[in-house]
Amino acid sequence: MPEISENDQIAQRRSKLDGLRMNGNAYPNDFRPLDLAAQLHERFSDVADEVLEQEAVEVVVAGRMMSRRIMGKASFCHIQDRSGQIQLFLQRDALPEGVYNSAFKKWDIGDILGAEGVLFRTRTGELSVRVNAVRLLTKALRPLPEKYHGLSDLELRYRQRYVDLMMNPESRRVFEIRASVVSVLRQFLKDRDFLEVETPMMQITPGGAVARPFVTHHNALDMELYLRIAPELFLKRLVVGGIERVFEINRNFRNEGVSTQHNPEFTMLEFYQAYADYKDFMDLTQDMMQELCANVLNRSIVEYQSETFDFGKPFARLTLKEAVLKYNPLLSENHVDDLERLSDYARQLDIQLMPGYGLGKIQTEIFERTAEHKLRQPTFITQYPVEVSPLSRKNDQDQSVTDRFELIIAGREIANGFSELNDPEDQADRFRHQVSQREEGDDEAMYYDADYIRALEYGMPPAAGEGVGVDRLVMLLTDSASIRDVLLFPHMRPEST
RNA sequence: GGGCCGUUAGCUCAGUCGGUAGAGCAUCUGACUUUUAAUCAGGUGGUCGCAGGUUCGAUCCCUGCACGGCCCA
Repeated sequence: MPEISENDQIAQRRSKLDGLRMNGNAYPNDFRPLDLAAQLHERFSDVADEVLEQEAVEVVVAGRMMSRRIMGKASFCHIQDRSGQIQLFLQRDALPEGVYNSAFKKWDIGDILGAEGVLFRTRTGELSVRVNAVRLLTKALRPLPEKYHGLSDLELRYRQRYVDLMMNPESRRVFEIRASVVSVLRQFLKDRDFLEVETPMMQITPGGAVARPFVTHHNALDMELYLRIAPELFLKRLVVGGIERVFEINRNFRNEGVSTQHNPEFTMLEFYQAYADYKDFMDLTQDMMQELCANVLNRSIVEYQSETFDFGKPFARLTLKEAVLKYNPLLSENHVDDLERLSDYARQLDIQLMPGYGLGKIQTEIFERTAEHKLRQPTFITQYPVEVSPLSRKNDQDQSVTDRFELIIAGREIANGFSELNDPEDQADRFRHQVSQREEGDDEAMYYDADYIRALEYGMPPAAGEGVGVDRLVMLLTDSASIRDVLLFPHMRPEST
């Protein structure tokens, strides 16, 4: 990558750095702060001024200087540590000879300082540190964005997340919530005796989802490898192996477009439980969502992009066909099961029908086009057609649909679960059908995974499985409009310099 | 992939109906020992995204490209 151009402000700071280098180590690492800004505010905000004076609480803090007000022989500045900000008050005559004029006043906003002093409250009532010793710990060569508007350019916030995190506490908050979402999910499953595992991200046969994979090459073995599109087939091999309850939270990679809903790499939770079916998992999913809300937000109402979602009430449930009928009043029940008539209807909706499309695929296309985005409150859609569910168990009453559900919130798929197909011969047939789809040009269709079939032939206990899109969940819980807002380093095209 | 919009100082933004560009913050110099978007006085800072075209002259008009945003597929 080429070097990034510099301006006069950087040049000035660089020459200050030269001066620091001549006076010793410019990047020391021997300062150990003992106090955090937020803890000081928490402990002392209610302490009366006189008590504060009397107790003379000594503190040692460190952080990045975010703002500074110099008033002759005294100055105020705010430093920011991982917990928040605290104000420092520095007086020339309270510091060792020369520190104020020859050091502090030459430092810049953005520099990282360590300071010692005594807590007090200013005339305007702000808890502050009266500093009696201060050091520069790290020189910042680049100036910080403007103090009032901060960094608001979305492109810069994504590309230079480090600056975004310094300047926008709400951005940091999103990633704190993200961490707690992952941790609550993990604990929820551990509490129910699920074992956390890691399965291959580099796979010889990509499988477990309908998507295009990324291809890479192993030099020593001289072979193509695929980045995984899902861990599903490996997790079910583990169920065969006797890990009756298993889960993984990790990255998947799909070679698709980039949008506010899609990033090439994203995080999925997948979990599998033997002796359970998709109905058990709908109940479990509802509990999981409610526990997430309660633990992460401390309430059951989620505000998302000016909409309000109630996670406290039982989630609605309807079949895919019911949803199609509900949102397409022109369709009657016989209509929906009539390939000819439904194809005509789909064409009216501008849906491009490919040669291999059967009734189930067309129903699903119509659902996605007309119904999905209208489902706002948490809703389970069930009974997906076999045709679009190559890994799901067929329904006992209706062999054309599967025991599968998707959880839709705010018009978006959040989770996808089903009773697992554990009949190896049925699975082999489904793989063969996928392969023929692939031969007809569907490059998202699955490959035949012979080892997976062999695993099923040893016998997989009846089981349910589910995948949860962690990024989308975090978007919901942090009121983020774009997936990029919940990824620390979202995929971006290279900067043109 | 298509449509619309954007790209001007480190940051946030004006602006030029075509005549070599401005503000606030930041920065530099000076004043100021309880400020907090500190204040006051003065100064520095620009390949106006990139490349072509039209023109006496383009940051502005036209074309292409790059990157980004929003909407649609």
